[in-house]
Amino acid sequence: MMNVTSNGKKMIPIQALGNCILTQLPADVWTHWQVHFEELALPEGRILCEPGKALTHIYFPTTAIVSWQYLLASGECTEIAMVGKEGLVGLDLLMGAMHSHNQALVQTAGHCIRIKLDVVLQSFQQDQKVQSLIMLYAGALIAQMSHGNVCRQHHTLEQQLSRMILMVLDRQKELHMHKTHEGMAQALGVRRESVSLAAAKLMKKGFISYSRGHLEVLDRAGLIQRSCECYQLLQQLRCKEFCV
Amino acid sequence: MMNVTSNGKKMIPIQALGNCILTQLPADVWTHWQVHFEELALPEGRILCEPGKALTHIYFPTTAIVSWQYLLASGECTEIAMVGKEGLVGLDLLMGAMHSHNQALVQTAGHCIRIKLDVVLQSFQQDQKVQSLIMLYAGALIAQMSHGNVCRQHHTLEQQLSRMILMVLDRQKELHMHKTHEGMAQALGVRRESVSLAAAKLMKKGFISYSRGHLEVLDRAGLIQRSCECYQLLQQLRCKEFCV
DNA sequence: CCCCCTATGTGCGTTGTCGAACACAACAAA
DNA sequence: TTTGTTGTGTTCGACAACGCACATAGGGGG
Repeated sequence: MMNVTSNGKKMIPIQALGNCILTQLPADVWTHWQVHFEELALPEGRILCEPGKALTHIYFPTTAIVSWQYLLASGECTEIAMVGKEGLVGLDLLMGAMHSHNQALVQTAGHCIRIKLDVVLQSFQQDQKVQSLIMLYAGALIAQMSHGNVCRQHHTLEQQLSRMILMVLDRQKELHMHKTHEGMAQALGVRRESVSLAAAKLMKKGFISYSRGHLEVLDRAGLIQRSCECYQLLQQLRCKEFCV
Repeated sequence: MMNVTSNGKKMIPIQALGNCILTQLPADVWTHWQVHFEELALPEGRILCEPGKALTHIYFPTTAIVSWQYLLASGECTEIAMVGKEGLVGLDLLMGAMHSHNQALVQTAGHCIRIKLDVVLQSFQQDQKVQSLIMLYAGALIAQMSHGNVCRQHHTLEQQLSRMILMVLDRQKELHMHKTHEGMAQALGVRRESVSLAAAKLMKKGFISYSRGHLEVLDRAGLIQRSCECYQLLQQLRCKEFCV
């Protein structure tokens, strides 16, 4: 539909993108933004944004998955939200913050489209549809964070781990992922040993297989059943409102 | 400035309100909204919004403090955010959600102004200044929720309790509050006994005095020092961006 | 005054995570 | 092959919060 080449500038077909916000843009905004698209490969571990600094671009993950995490003074760390193709990185700047308090870290390598902040900001302030798209996402992000709160407090680490794995799965095509216990522990804000223990339980139940950073999901339905109410609520919300 | 009476309708002076969002409204929006103002007394324990239902009004607390909390299927409960004069209740609806997933419960009795949802929604969608005001608040709410996550995970109950008391203090004039251990436990999502224990520690240190639901802060500075980095960060943010 | 209800303090065994130490296995480079 | 690094499993004592039971204490109404 949109994949015509014009003025020698390579155009990206709307379907090929995969980012749910971009694909839902009104046609005029799409053409306006498309000129500013920069497709970027994000390696695992890349830091998009450091606390105290401001992004110059808004990032729209297509296949990459980004973790939004807070770093404590003591060096500890907690994942606050996970952003994949359903969202964008840099929401706080759109909301009017001068800089971010958190760190945006690439959790799973992949691609994204980035666009200069002022381009997005201008459309966001002027276009009703863009506004409501992004606002809807902000609402979903708030829901995700709420459930993060609830989950941390009332659910076991095994459930939290299940939830996290499922959330990664929802944001990619593959059933496997590269993630060490150490990495997961950091995201969940717990010790590596605790994750090893929880992962061992999931393995014993046959939901996942695991070896040296290579995690494979064997029984997604089982994982869902083992995880807490939080995942299903978030999943419902995400599907209903974003992924068309 | 605005406290002139016109057409026999009682006007509320802008200074008397106290709600930070309302007081920062542009003059034309203010006059537009003012006709729709309903001043409301909120008794402690009143539920403004039940999960699954939608508010018909947006609530702007002036002296009341409202807790936004999630109820689990098991009956447990966790406070996700605290809303006082710096904010509003019903943000999720402004963001485009059809209904709320959480409960809004009056934590401290007081007053608020409420305005019909569609009035606010219309201004929000059309007026740039209203938009950025509310968005800024949304950003602060997100920050509050992030820190909720972090705090729950890495800080002791004593620190969390200190933070909570300080946050209530920031949203009212008095140094005392009516709150039982049971009530605080519910907000923090822990057992009553754990709160009793933590409160006893704070009492022993002379930061607060406590007796049968009547809590008095004796040493605010001490509390701040005893609480975690979370409070100070949130406090900075709130002051810098909202309370003029 | 007594009684009842609400709010708080205390004790006990249990669970989950922490913190630290250590052994082992897989893999890569020399 | 040897060696070093990285990732995982396991153990132990410590501690915080849980769940439950029960004791106590203030305060209002009869």
